[in-house]
Amino acid sequence: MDSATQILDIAERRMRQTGYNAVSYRDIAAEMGIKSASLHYHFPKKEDLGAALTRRYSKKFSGALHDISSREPTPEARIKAFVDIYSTALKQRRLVCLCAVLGAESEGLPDRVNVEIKSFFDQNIGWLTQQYEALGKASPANHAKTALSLLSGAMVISASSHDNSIFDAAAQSVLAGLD
Amino acid sequence: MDSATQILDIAERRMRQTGYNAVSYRDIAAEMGIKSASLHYHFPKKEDLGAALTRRYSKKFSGALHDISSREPTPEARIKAFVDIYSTALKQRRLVCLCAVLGAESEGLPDRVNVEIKSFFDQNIGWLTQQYEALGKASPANHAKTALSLLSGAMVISASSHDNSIFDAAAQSVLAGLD
DNA sequence: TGCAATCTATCTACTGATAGGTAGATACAA
DNA sequence: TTGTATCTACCTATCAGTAGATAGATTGCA
Repeated sequence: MDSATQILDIAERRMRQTGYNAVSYRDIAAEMGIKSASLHYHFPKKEDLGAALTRRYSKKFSGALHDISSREPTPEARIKAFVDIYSTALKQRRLVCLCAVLGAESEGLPDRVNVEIKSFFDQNIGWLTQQYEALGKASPANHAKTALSLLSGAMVISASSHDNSIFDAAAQSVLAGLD
Repeated sequence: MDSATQILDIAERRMRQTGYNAVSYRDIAAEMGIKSASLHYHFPKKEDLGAALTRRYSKKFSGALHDISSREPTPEARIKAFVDIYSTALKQRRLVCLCAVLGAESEGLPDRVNVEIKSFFDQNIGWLTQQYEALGKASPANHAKTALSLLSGAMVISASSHDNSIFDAAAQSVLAGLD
């Protein structure tokens, strides 16, 4: 596999567990079996790695939303598929949304990273708003902001508490709002 | 003011902005105008500081919940007051819930800190469950988990996006659920 | 040959942490 | 009242470890 991709994969998993500052070039390099200096060839500064990572994450997510839109015809099914993305990440990989984690420490992150984080949230709120609009909801943007906040927050609390019931309650609440 | 208290105040504000790992003894000491070595007199290890901080935060919150319970007679008013705690922190101090921030990086934190974080979430879910129970809701615990997740997540997204409208939508949603 | 990717070796800055010392307050016994 | 002891809260000085980062050599493939 491409080294840059492998670096991003490892960095993503680790940052989704412990945040930006707890992940070091040495940790990533050790897991790859190379030297930390080699990482700087691919990502000269940690800021570059952080920006590339959040950008890739956002793009991957954007692709997933596009896939859902073309696969699922109804807004109900689309929102359900959206919830499933979060659910799968948490339950099968024990991972929290990258941007939810980084957003929590955003005041201490490079600006370039924060720009990507904000763009991620905007993109998801935009997509969700479309779905709630198609559902004929009174204030679709508010529904979108609520759904995203709910899933993000529940992921964090569930993961840190080692208690999936919190996420389940949140997911159920999002799906119940589709009536 | 008591030095230990001052240390905790500074550490709390900074950690609520940037997370656990981005805050150093030197930063705190510099803000106090003393040397970092002196901090170790009060909190020998950073783990001690983290545990004391989350413990104090949890106790302060517990006190606030108790105050609300004795001041407000109805569950509706109590939940509204609960939302106000979050709202005030975000809008007047630009601060996110400490445990929401630390929970996001929990995999990289000392166990003693994680115990306090989990206990904070438990305490809040317990109190909220009582209120939703008094409201006659079908599954009060689920309502509680949803409300806490929603407020926590919205705080993080609002703060990192510099957009209070996300929190407002979440707060509105919590209050709308009181019908 | 030439480029890509990795290496070795090293740097500076900063991390949490410790040892040992000191000024000032307090307590108490002679 | 004085002398001694103890305690608190800080200090200076220093440590080993790790952070991100860089320069320049080396390897190996096209």
